[in-house]
Amino acid sequence: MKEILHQQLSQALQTLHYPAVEILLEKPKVATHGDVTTNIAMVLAKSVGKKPREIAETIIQELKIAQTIISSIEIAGPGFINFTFADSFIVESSKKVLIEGKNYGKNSSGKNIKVNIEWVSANPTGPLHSGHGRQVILGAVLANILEWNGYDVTREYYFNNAGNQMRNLAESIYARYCELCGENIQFPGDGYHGEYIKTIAQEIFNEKGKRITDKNYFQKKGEEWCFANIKNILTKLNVVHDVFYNEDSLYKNGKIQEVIEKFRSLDLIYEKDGATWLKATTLGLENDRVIVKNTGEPTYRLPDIAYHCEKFLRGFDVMIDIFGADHIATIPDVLAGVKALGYDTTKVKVIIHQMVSFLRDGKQVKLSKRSGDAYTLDELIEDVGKDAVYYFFVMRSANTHLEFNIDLAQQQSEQNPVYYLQYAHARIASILRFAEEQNFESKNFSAILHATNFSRIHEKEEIELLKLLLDFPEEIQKCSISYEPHHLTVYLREVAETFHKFYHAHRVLSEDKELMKARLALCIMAKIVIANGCIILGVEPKEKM
RNA sequence: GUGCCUGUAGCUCAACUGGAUAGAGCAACAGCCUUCUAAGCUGUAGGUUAUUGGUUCGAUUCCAAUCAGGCACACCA
Repeated sequence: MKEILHQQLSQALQTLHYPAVEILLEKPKVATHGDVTTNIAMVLAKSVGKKPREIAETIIQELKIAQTIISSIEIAGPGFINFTFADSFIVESSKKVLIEGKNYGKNSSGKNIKVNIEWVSANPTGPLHSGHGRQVILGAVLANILEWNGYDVTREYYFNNAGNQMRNLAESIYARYCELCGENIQFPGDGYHGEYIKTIAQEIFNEKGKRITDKNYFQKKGEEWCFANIKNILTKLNVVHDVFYNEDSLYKNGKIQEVIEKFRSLDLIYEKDGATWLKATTLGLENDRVIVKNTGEPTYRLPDIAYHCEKFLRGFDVMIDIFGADHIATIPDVLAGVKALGYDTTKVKVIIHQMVSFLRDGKQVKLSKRSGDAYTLDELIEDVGKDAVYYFFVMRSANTHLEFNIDLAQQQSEQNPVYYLQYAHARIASILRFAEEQNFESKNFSAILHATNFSRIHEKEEIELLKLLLDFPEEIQKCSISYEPHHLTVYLREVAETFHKFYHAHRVLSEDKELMKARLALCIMAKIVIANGCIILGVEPKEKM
């Protein structure tokens, strides 16, 4: 819809011999400022040497746009040019919602761009805790959004099932197992204290009795149990990864060694105290870093660097990593290493979300992993349901500290923002059920399109709703450009609100069948947008509440 | 001490990346159900955007300093 304006404005700049500045068309915050606004007159003021309002005047003179498209053009404030679309143009444009239906909102801004999104990536040493939820949801929704923008998305989970942490897991399970066997052995100092360790030990004990001493067996069992647990939770949340990338494969196919050799040839490593160091300081960082310990084992940095190089070699144009703020320190080293190896790290987009605190009965829930009484993600889903988990985790920008109010999420009441959205959808569904009883079509969109006299739509509340529905594709694009899914929740809340307002102002079912059909079409369009939005957000669009 | 994030209404947060009168939800107060779902709608009240400077036509947004909170500063990931 904006294309016409864009083209006309740049044409005007040309004929007026103004410099070709970038033309920004924005939606004003206040409705009385029209549907679209541009600030070019103010931008031009300095270089042209005239007052913004005068410039705006000259530009407007040059515009040739039919009254049937733009009903009014105004100069306002310091020099904004405000455009208002003609109602008939809005109504006409809105037909595309019905035409595209389930696909309405999709766009091709990411066409032919391969993006890899890597997230969750928890090692199989225990269940996901509730704090993990933010990352799980953020990544899942972002991946959906990218897909709706036409990106070729690969969802990836990177894990490590070797090394210290896994040994620790094995030792912890072994200690619990020994307890079950009646032996008293010292529980490892940095062991995992969670109840699940006892569960795993019990399972092994039940199955095998007292005979096991092979630590590898405990590690294998522990890994299996933890991974099954993690995957089970992800399944509950409908999170599906295309690739599970095992860090170990980087050793097997020699990629780790390759990276070391390359660093060596670039004179970026040295030996000290029996360890191998990366000269991070020559790459502009604070300190040099160990990449191979004196035990011969690499630190996380080396495989991480190799892994990112691998992603480049696999041909991704954009690589997204999602981390919690507690992992922030690991990023600069890894990226510096990857860059030193000749890769364009601007293609790596690291999203860091701040920590989450949970509120129950007005008090903070403790998340201590060590004490073993961690509040797991599974328990959170149990407490508030999948829909609320999705909505609450995604409704805030990633870089604010999130307060998750369990009491609120649990409430089946008007206070809960998830229900507001679902209620609007259910309400529409209810209207459509009534209409169906009277033999009105509500499923076959193209039939509706042909049978509807759209010119019957002209009330203020109807036009307002349509305008908002027409913003949907742009909202989705906005979310992907900024990698910020929370904009979508703000938008959808507004759609629901605008629908409720329409609902209260006008009856849909009526004796005037033509009007009724037109309003049913409007309802269906609103339903399409809310449903599509809900699907992206992982929230179920309910037919009944 | 250093790095990153944050500070906006009583509470939880937006503000389209520099635009016009800073907006929502919850909580508070006052209204609206013999008609399609009141999990809704309408209205009232609530602000020196932590503080102080700077940049410019214009700052919640950018820069600097200060104050406050969170996270991280390993041969753990």
